[in-house]
Amino acid sequence: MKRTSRDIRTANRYEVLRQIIAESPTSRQELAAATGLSLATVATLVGELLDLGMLTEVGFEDSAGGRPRGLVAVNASGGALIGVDIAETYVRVELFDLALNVLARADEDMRPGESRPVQVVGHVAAAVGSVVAQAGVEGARVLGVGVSVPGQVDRATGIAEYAPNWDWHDVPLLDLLSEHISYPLYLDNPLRACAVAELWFGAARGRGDAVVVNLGTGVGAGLALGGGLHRGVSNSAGEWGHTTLVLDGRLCHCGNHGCVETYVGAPGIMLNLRELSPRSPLLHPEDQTATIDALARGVAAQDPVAVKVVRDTARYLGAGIADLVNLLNPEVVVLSSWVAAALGEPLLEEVREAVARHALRRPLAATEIVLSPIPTDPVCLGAATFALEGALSSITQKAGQRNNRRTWSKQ
Amino acid sequence: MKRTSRDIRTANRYEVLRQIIAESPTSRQELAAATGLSLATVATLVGELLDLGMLTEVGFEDSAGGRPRGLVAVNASGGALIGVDIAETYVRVELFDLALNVLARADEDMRPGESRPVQVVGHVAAAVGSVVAQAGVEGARVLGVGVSVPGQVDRATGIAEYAPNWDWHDVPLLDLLSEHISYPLYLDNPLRACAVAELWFGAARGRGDAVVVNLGTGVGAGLALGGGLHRGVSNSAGEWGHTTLVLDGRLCHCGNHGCVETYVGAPGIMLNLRELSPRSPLLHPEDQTATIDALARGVAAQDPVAVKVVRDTARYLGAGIADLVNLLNPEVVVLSSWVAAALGEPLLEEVREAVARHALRRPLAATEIVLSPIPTDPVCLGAATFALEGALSSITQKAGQRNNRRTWSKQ
DNA sequence: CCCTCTTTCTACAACCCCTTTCCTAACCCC
DNA sequence: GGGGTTAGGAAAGGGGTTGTAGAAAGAGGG
Repeated sequence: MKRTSRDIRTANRYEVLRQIIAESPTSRQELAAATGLSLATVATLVGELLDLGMLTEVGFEDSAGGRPRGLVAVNASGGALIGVDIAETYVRVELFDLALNVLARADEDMRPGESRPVQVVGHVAAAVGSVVAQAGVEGARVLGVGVSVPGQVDRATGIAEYAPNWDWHDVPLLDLLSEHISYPLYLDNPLRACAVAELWFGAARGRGDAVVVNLGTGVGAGLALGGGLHRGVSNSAGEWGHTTLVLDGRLCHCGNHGCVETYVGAPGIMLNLRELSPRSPLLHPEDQTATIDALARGVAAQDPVAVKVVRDTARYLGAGIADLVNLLNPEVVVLSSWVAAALGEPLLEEVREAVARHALRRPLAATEIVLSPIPTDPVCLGAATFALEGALSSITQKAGQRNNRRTWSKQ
Repeated sequence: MKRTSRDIRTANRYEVLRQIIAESPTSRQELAAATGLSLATVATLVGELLDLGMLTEVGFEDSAGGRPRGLVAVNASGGALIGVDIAETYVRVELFDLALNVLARADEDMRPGESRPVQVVGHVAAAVGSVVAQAGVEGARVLGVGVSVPGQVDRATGIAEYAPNWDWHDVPLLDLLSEHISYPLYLDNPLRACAVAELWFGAARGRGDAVVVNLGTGVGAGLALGGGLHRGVSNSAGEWGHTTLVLDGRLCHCGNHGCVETYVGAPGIMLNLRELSPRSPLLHPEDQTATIDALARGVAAQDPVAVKVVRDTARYLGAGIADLVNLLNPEVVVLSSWVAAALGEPLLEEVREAVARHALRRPLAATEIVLSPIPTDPVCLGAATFALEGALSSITQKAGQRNNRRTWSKQ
């Protein structure tokens, strides 16, 4: 709400680092052109990041007559970021270098009984310890740990106010975690993690308004409006999954009828399949992943049942996405999460057609619908991105003496 | 997208003037407390506005021992703003003083045939001339004219890209108008006009995220997110009226089925009534306004049919608004426009209940649903507000010599 | 009536941010 | 090695906000 000139600096820092990560190595000139900032500003920001060890100078561009451009790149080993994805049945932790490559990964399965906060915290602490050990980085290099937990969180206090799967109410998760983990911690939910991942590294990069549609067991939408996340007043914006798609439709676990999630979430898709063909061999009653994968293979093999199920699902999804397009008029809609990844292009095609049938012409013409280009787990990546943002925004203009960069500047 | 320190200044200027208009007269101290700005900043901003003649010093507060606080108030006669509401069947123009009181009004009816751009422009020019003459203000005092036209507009170029009622495509409305009107012109659509009116003078004032639901013949939502309007990439965000509420439901003139508008727009409400009681005396088949008014009177008289129709309508409306609450998690939802004004409290009550049934508990708890507190035509007011914003953002630090304010400062 | 106390408000300096401008550095080519 | 050309650093400048010292303006007591 309250904007200060420092926010401008932070936003520019984000912008520059984003660009460098996307295109590394690159020159200051290119950065200035890409970000629209002046050369001087880019130079100071780059200098700052060089001093912090987040960038390195990696040589010079060939020149055709003038002084060659110095090239900078992310100093991958200049720090590490950890992303934690707490889900209903597992905890996944990934450790990234500064170029956001995965250096180590640890998965911990959680049995249905193990949902008490201390147990979950234990799993997280163990996995975090494991990735740090695996990657062999010194603790000092870990810039922060981003934690994604389902449900509603209060980022300021670090409290998980409500988690739908387990019966969590106002769990002070950050406090509990900080007893085991000494790195800076950042808490948010998977919806926003995916959105921020797209914003930095995915299809929403450089776009003003984007909607990241999350298709998993649950369904939601991350709203990236005006270049930043829209959180809403109590940080619970994006609950698109519980938007009414069919009045008096299928019963949802949230208590309502006809929620989007009941038609296009993984269990909803399974129900679509069962309604169409109750004894289909594609159906693995107890296994969402297997069913979705079977569907994907079925579509590839032109199995008529699979094709029809995907088409039906896309029809629902298209109607829901059309609502988002009409309401928010975004530049891009990104389909993310494992169901979208599994069903891929065939789903995308059908969704595009369905959206085109439902959305108004003008907003539709301005928005593009794409699959997420992020190859790894977007939640871990997004969580790590929160840590990166945190590290970047806590930089405080430390009396700008530029370190001994000059000593080895020419190789 | 690109933020500069000047934007901060402009935003602060808005904030301060908003506060003064809301509470006039007031002191610099109160302003600083209310806006969170430092005293120094408030003082310079107030000084600026005093120099421009938009404020006046109006005396002093009684003090209990110290120097008394100087009081400032809007200088109502320091300028005039004009708001133009172009609708399907009429053009309404209002002239406001700087305290946003209506000084003059002109209505022009347009017959169905008269929808060519030049004809509409003629009506607008005539009405603008009329209000200026009525109010007897000198032309120099008119700070700007805001124009609201239905459909999609491009504010930068001043082109009405598409108006659904008439067959307008890419009409250079601003250029046409500027041939008749020499004041600064600002173009946008009624949805955003209502939203900005609520943001400055209504229920959204001081709120971070608000949704202004417009219930008229057409239906839409103005999105005030993060303290400013969300426009979307092609300035067409807010088309909530064509969001799907009932899959395969009523046919909408947009070509789809089951749009929100077909259930809660005035024609939709008439249909709700007709379906319930085809020969109801409440129904005036050719007159929306009369029917809605009859319904309102019916509810007041506890007519069971009227009550039922309002309840049914509220049920649809509640489901639609619940979607907005879940998706955007706003601080407040404002019901605006003539249908909301006519049905008033009874509708509000039913809507609140219906939303509570559909929305998720957490976002619901954080949002308030209210009727618009704006007593006059919100579209004209909002259009005038665009002109006010325009005037405020074009202020440019003119070598700060403070004028002869001192000469009469103490009465 | 004058002095002191209190509070407001202005002017000014300090600071942060971005940009423009100037100038040196670094390379190619001749 | 010198001229042409481009990169990048340093300084100056403009826009903003804020803290602070001191003038301004009143209340109240002696």
